[in-house]
Amino acid sequence: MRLVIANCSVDYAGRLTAHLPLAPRLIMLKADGSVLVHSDGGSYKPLNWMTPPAALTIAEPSAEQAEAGIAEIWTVRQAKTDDRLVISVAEVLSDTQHELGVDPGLTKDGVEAHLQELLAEHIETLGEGYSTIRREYMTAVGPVDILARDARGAAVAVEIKRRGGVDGVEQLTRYLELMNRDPLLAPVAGVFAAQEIRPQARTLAEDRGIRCVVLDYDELRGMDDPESRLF
Amino acid sequence: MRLVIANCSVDYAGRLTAHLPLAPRLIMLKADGSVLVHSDGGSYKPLNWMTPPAALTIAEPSAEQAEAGIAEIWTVRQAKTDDRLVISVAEVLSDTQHELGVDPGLTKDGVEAHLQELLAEHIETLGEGYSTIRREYMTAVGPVDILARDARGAAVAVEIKRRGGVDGVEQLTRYLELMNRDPLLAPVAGVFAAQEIRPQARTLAEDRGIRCVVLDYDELRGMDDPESRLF
DNA sequence: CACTGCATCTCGTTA
DNA sequence: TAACGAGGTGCAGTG
Repeated sequence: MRLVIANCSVDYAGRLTAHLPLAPRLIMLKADGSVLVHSDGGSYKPLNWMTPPAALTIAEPSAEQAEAGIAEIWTVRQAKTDDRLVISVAEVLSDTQHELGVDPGLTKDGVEAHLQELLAEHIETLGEGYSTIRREYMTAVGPVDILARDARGAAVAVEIKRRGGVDGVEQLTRYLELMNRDPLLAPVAGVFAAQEIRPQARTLAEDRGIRCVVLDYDELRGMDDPESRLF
Repeated sequence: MRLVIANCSVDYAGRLTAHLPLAPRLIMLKADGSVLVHSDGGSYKPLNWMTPPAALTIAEPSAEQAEAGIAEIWTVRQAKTDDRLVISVAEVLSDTQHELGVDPGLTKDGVEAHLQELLAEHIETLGEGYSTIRREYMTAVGPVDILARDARGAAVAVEIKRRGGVDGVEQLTRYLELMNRDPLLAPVAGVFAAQEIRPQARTLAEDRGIRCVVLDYDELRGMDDPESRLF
């Protein structure tokens, strides 16, 4: 990894065009050819960047550019899409190189998959007498998160989201529409389960006869493992 | 901005938990308190990060951690959400500080807004005799990208996307449903226009009587300016 | 302030 | 490989 602190201006041309005026910034050049231009604020998204695979070429500035104080023109080309990032370097303030090697990678725990697993195991959270038929029940328009049965044996399709928005309701609606055409399953009720349900989504769901359930992740995890780990 | 190259392991606890085993990485500490942990590959997303506002505290390792070769424990706390990032530093390979100042910021040009502008100007692309009524036509459920009229004077709602997926079709469907209840507008036809339309989206749209149109950005731009700029 | 919709989204999984 | 959905999404615009 090469880290350059430089006074530079940047132009990107690809899916859009973008321009950054002359200012001091960090230019990060990674081993796979990707380039990130960061300022000293904002969150993780760079001001400008190039995705790998990419290649850097360095050229002399034109007379006019040299006049304006530009010392070098760095052009980063995307190998496949021909997008390009042009960095006009006025002054290099620091330039260092470090060997990091390949990263062993990230292990995650949590999120929707875990919520789904927990709810499937404790489906009675939705009501007395509920039972799970199966997770990821396939339909022609995609997998239903959980297919369950209520106390009377009727089918219930459950869509799980961390944050429940209108698109989640639309998704469940598509599943229900299709499943209710199947005489072996119909009638299928719908449950929209999320850690947080937005007002518009709730309104839309209830208007369509879909029940909304707010999930408590910690509570579900507690049921799973009474000795819930504290951080 | 402080740049640290260190052999470290990282743990994040917040909306999920994640762990990175010991390896050399770049730790970027920005002026607003945000922290990014990057490896030497991948695109712009860090392996782990903390969004601003955040604060860093440094602590001594426990006896057990010291035994394992950890020299310092860096804890980054999010001010609002209480999420935390714990960086266990084994060895600092480089540690530099740079004053960058506030960035003048990015100017963008292109994307969906430009597509919308171009199509509104050349709405006859959709068919002989079409005319634009207005862009960003407001409805109770959001703005319709373009409201137009066909050759016979009937209303047409156009939804524009760069890449057309099912959610774009759902969005247009919601608009159409509402607009068709308005006796002054009804009947309103739908057009789903995108640079690229995905198969599932096309199927869904056509099933609902929505016409799909693939837009050629360069061609539209060419109509706008015959001397299309080359980069 | 919360909500919505776009993104040079990125990133994983699956058909 | 392409397509699809989720994201610790980030981010700008709007009511």
